[in-house]
Amino acid sequence: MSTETGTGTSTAPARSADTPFRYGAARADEIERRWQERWAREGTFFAPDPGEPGSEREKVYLLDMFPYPSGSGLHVGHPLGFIGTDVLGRYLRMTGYNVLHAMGFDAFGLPAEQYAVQTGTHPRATTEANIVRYREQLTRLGLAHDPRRSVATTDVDFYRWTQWIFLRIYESWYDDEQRRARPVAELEAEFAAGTRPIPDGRPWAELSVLERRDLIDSFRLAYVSEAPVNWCPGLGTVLANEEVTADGRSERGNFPVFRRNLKQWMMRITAYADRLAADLDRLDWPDSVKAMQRNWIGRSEGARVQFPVVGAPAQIEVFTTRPDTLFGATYMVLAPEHPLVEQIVPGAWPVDTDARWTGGAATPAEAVAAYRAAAARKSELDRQESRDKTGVFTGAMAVNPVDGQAIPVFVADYVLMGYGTGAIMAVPGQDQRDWDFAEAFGLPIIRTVAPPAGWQGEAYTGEGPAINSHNDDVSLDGLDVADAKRLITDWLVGRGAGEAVVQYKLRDWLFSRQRYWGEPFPIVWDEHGPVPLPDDRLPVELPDIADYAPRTYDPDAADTEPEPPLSRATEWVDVELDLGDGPRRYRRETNTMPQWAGSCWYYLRYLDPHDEKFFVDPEIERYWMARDPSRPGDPGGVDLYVGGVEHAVLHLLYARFWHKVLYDLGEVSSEEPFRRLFNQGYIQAYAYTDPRGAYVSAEEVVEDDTSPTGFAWNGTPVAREYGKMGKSLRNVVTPDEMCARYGADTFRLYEMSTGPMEVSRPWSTRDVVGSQRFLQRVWRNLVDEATGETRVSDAEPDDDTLRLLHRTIAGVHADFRALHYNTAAAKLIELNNHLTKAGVAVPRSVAEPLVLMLAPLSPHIAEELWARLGHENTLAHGPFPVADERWLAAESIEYPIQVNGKLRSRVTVAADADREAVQAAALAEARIAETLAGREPRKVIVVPGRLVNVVI
RNA sequence: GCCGGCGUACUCCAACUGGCAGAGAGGCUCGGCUUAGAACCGGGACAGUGCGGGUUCGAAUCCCGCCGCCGGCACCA
Repeated sequence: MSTETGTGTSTAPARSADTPFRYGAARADEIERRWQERWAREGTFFAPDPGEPGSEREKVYLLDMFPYPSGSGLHVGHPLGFIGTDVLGRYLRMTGYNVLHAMGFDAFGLPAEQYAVQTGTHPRATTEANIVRYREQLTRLGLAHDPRRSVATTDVDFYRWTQWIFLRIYESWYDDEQRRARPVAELEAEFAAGTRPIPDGRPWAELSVLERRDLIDSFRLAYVSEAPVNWCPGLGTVLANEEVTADGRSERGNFPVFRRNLKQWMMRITAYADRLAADLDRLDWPDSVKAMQRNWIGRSEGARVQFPVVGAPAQIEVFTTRPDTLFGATYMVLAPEHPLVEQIVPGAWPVDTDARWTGGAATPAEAVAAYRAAAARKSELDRQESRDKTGVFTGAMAVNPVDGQAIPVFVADYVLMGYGTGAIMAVPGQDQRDWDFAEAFGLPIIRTVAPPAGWQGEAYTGEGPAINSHNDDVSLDGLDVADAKRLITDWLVGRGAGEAVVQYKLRDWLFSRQRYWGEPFPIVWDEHGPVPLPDDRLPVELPDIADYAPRTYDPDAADTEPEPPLSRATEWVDVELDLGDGPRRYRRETNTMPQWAGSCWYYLRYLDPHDEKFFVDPEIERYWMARDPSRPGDPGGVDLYVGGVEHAVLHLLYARFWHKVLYDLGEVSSEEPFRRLFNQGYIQAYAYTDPRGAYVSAEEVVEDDTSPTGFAWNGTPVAREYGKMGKSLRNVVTPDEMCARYGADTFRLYEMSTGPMEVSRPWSTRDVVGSQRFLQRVWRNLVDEATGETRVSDAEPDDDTLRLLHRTIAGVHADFRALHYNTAAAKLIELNNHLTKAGVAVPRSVAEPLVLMLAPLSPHIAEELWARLGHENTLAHGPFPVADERWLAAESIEYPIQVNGKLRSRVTVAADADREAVQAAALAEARIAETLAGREPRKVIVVPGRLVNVVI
């Protein structure tokens, strides 16, 4: 490889005979590859761990949401965030920080498996090929990652520790009193010692071995349960709530999802609902993401109230946020799946039962059975689509505890088993859903909050004084909603009929999938239930099997059963193991973990990627992640996490949950994984369709005034739409193309300069040339295009140049820190334009800071120019210019002069002039004096350094 | 329906705690040079901040009411 410093000769093909040393794509390519090789060779971006030289510097841990290595490679939208973190990391490294920045791959998951099924290759082969391709693409961009720390979730050495963490969660329970997770061994010890009562009241010693096991299992944070889950026949797997869209379809593939009772692995994330919600206040995250998480966790305060059932030894417990409306409860509703339904249904309809209530059935049992069957057949989608109120009377009556009234109990699917207690008291006067149901079934409506005068609506949910709300003992009448809630709750508590509670919408996390390409569980089954494998049996490797395709079904076949591909690996599944009580036969767990598992902790593995003793060494974790005692309430964690907003509730909630468990167990020192989160915008693109609606190649579309749409493709008018970049939309632009046409430095600079990081914006290939021109001008200012000689002068820059230089330095520092790369780039362009216009050789004392400031954005050309300026070492570790205060203050200031807020004139005054002097100068200025014509202004406002406003 | 966010030249975007609406890029246009018809050099034009009020000496910025767009949640009791 030819090295080219000083007056070296070019190997790059030149466009022009006159300017063989011009900066262009070919030269950029040569420079970039050479420097990338050198960085790799010298380990320039290795981040020292505690104890290693360099670790005494202040540390910064920057993190990107690691990509899923898809088969189609990167398009120009993907690296936006990666480049953004890289710019910050390079800037911080140059200013003296120990920066940790690494990149890994989230490589388990559905698409690899689906692609593998289509092509007949093993998912591991396609995944590894994709990772190689991604690494090439990312390396080409000159990202300053520590290459030693790259991990993929599919590496056996990585998922071994994913399994290890699973076991820690499995071996834990949540102590509600101490509000933290603890090992189940401690729970068992408390039961055995009698310091913690056993739910059924018996002493521990009287429990059989299996009873003890069931009891402990019921406390675990990872547990198996038979519960309603989201079954997606089209994908052949069950899904977490977070993976199902609002309209009851799978986020991936858009297949219908059905609620089915299935035995699956769950994680008790609900135990952490309060901490997950409360600790959001301690995070430096975008408000929108915090709002989404709060919304998902769904904390609401209210009361639980018991309603005794007439003639049955049962109570219906409801949750309500409006206990103040209890006097208006005129009926009750149980969810169709509610277990109490069977117990309360009487043998026959009460006399005079309204015909509308029976569903035409002869007995309540028949009516309920028919209704339940119909409800079970409905997909989530059907249930969402029709909001008409349906239901049947159970034949049972319940007693309203506040007034002793017997009210009818219905079953209706507008009440969901998964929220609250699965039962409600219905208050049509103050709830529109109940109002609709009451209208449909002819039920009474009592208002207990007075609506405002002239109220035309139906249910009134707003504020107002309570009415119709008293019994012999207590009266809410006249109280506002908040006071009424307090009073009636106290009254219920006093009567033992209710209690104040906090309710969450969040449900436990469904953690198993019927997939091949995921982490196997470190669990085997004996004839009784699950048995954890000891740590020294890890990793449980994914076996190679011939047929790894998931068993999928007709998307609407709700009654099908999930079938994990691993269940076909019979030799792997049936094992004989000695787990401490002699060799026994076991059956391995054949489900695999969801894709989210690896991403719940990968950021910890970057810290200590090759450790065989720890998932992360505690000392290393403390160095990079610990809480900052100088910041009150700081939870610790990654210093900056950058990624798209699409993971607001999925990955970001799951990772917080795992991290908190690890914190409770003493495995990490930080309470949160990501102390600061930043959502970068998306790069979007135009797509074009021809009159038949088919997408045409966006690159070949031209603006055309003769086309009714303004755009044409091969002479055909095409319609433009704006959105994502995608293969099927035929508008993909790849970083590879951009690097080939302009170079990585130009591409990076373009992406950073079109707008602030958080803003989504359209991709525009033709604009990229602007960034190329700037780099070309910088190059031309420092390198003779004809001879290749570096040309800077040793002359002192003039004062104007020095002022601009130092203003630029100060501004660029602030911009980089604030992630305002677009304005940093603008300031550098401005400085360079100034140097160009000066028309003289650039003074070295200006050229060097310019090159250094450019380095975070366009590192290769900066390194090259730095070397050509005579420096042997990389600029990756600085120096970075520091602004000189003396040159930040202007000598004189031009004050705009406003008259009554309108700009009328200007006056130039010495920078150190005081307020009076500025005022005097302004009033003496010719146009202002003329306007005043001898009158005294009513008022003169002088804003030092800003402007003068004369009020007449 | 509820909760977020955003509206500035033709386009993408600047404007610190209210203080000269314009930093930067593209496009357009004129000229130079010319091998430059998306990579050359130099010059130029183009808006008054979605709409209507209010506060203020002064509002893109703060407040109120609309309009439009984007995102999230949604039979959650």
